[in-house]
Amino acid sequence: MVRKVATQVQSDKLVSNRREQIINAAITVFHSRGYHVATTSDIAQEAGLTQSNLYNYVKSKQDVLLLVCSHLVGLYNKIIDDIIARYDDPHTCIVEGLEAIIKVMGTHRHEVQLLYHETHSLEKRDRMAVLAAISGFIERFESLLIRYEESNGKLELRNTRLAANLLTFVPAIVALRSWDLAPGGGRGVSQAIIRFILAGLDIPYPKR
Amino acid sequence: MVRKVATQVQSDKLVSNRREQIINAAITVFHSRGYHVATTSDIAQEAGLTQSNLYNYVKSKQDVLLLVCSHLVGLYNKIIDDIIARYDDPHTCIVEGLEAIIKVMGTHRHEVQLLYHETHSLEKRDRMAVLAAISGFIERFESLLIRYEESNGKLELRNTRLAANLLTFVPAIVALRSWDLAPGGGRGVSQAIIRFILAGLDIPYPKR
Amino acid sequence: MVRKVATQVQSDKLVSNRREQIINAAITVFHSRGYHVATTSDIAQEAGLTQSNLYNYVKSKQDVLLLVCSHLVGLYNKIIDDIIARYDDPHTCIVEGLEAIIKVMGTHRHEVQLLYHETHSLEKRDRMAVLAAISGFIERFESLLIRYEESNGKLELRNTRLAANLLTFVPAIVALRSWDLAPGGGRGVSQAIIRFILAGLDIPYPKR
Amino acid sequence: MVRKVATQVQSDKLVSNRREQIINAAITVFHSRGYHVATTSDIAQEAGLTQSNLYNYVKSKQDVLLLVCSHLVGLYNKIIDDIIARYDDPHTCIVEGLEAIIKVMGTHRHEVQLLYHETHSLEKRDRMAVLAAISGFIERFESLLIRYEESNGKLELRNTRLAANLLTFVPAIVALRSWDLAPGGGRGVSQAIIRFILAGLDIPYPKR
DNA sequence: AATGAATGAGACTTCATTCAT
DNA sequence: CATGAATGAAGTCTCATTCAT
Repeated sequence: MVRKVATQVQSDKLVSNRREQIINAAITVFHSRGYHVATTSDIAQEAGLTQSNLYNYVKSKQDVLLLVCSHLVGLYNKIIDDIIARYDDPHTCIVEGLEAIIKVMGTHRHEVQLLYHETHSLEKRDRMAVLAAISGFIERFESLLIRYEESNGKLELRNTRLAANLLTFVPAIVALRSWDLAPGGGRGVSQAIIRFILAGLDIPYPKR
Repeated sequence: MVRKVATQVQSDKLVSNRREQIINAAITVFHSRGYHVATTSDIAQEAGLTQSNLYNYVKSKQDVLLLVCSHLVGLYNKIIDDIIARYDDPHTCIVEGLEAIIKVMGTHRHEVQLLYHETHSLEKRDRMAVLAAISGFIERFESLLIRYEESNGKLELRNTRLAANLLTFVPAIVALRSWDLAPGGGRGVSQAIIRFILAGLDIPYPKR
Repeated sequence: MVRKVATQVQSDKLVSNRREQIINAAITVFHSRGYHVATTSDIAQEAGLTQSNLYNYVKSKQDVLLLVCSHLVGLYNKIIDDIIARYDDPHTCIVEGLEAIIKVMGTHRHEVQLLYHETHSLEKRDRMAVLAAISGFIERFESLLIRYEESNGKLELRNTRLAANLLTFVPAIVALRSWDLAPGGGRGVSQAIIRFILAGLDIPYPKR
Repeated sequence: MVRKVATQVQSDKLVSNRREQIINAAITVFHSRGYHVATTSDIAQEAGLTQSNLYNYVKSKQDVLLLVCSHLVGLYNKIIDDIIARYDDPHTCIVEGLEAIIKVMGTHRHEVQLLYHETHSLEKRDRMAVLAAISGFIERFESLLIRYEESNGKLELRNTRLAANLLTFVPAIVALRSWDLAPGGGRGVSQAIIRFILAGLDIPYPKR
């Protein structure tokens, strides 16, 4: 967890419940108005709290953004961790991971956009921390690529860090170009993107 | 041009000179502080104008952002247009285009980040207009792909719109992941990305 | 007692114990932060209570200030009363009284400063009550002066009220100019001030 | 001048005019409500400005208090400087100085109270600066006492710093005890206080 | 065309105080 | 009695924008 956000409230249960409300509310209002235009009042109202009560769970408006960003990054990391835990074979992990990530990029496209748009509204320390968490996400894929190379020989693209970046960046197209692509993407698009990435990295596409 | 930004000033020459100053100044301050945090005072000062004089060349702060965004999109469109004008062969255009775009994503990464971060700070009408211009950029590549298919047979990836999106989106990795990749990228990275994209689309990589 | 400060609590013993805590705590925090800047939370914390429990012993933040002010004035009145009770001779009372008062102005200079700085933060009614108590203090000295005149003839300074005011005001220099004088004052300063006051009023300085 | 208070406005003339309005307004509202209770809106309104325009002449509410405090201290210093410039004889300066100071303590008693009540609301740096200016005031009297000693022999009270403090502190009784003394004081009171101080220091009272 | 000053609206944050447990 | 959480009201300061010169 990126940084402990301070609170006045003692009950951990209450804090985590309220923060869940707050995060969801903030996602909604930040998506529709943007971080800077959204007011703490908007957030509180959407969360069903008083504006002043909001401040019992958070020290500042920026804390809300940090909460949102680390929540989101956490989600994505969890997805890939679950897959790594489930499958042994790195090739399977990569393919399943891509599929899951692309799916989430479609269903959570607002949140992903948020992350791309507003991370830079965090103050330096917090922004760095969020980027570090994203780095962790990239590294998970890099490890998979390295394990893949161990059994299948070196990749054409020798720079595994770059390969991992491509692997994790390309799926974002679903969220960041949703205005030009069909919004949901559709299964076809998803498969086509996986095929594109694997072909780009010279990794075989699984027959099913 | 996306939308005519109104002005009080008569002399067209003066207007376009001043706006050039303003755009450059705004790029600088929007990059370092972000659109919402930057003040009109900051922009004017950086441009060497008074805050009030700024308003002779622009009706609102948002106008400045619009000016910046359409200026930037215009740049990118010009790059590809120049290449299309220079080469006949669509394959060459695609390869040269990719190379040029990736290069500009590296050298202009701040501006590209700006475009990704702040486009959504525009009001709907203006945002749509900017997206339409970006659409034009994507379409230029789509046309090249279609022309390429005409002489080389259908692509594996049948959805040319999606292919064009991938073609134009992947290079942005240089700007949007510059915090994790080597900042400049370096020639190796650039070539690797081109190779990745072409392989992904099953387009042969030229021997040189 | 200046005004009865209401309480919810039944047990008188508890009330007076807690109020003692509160007064001492308030003196500390009012001195370091000032009445308006100090929060009820600060006071409660310093007193070892919860913020909300504080309100069982006091109806408002102002009540705390009133408690403090009247406590302090009470202290000073008690000092002079004790001396009057101990000595018969008014001249002795005046000299001993001055000595005691000057001493307390040195040791309690923070509290005296508090009284001078924050009395006007009380609402009119309460402020008047505190001033009335201070008036009582002045009157004690005036009575001594009148009794002194009865046996020693009229003072040069005929206006005994003014004389009593000077008698009680000058010692405050120890607290209010402690930033320019040696903080404690030292015995020499104390004696010099007594000598100054007595000479000013044409009252002989006792040989010891 | 204690510290330069920053301003956005360029014209020096305008700045000093507006600040005069602001200082006078602030004296009024700080006297009636106290520094912390008074709002910047109150001050601006009393000064005939918009609240926001106030901030063109001052960076913060505290700046207003600083402006007020240093203005007042400046006034008092000017009074004694004028007298020193007018008379050669230190005895005359002391007597005339006392008279003038006592007079101003009566007519400006609200301002003097302000100085005593609110100086401690300044942040440390500014408070120190104001105290230093008051120190200068005390020193002017100390110099006079030293010059007086040169021609008339040592004072009974050898500590001239303490003597100067008494000389400058006792007159404040007119302002700080105005609630118990006749508000104006009246000529009799003024003369009696001078007589008291001089007798206390063993300096002859001039016959007129 | 340019400038300096003015303005109105609003946002964040803090706190004294209350209430339910 | 005590506590933890909630609330409503304000206040300072900032800024985009306009106006008079």
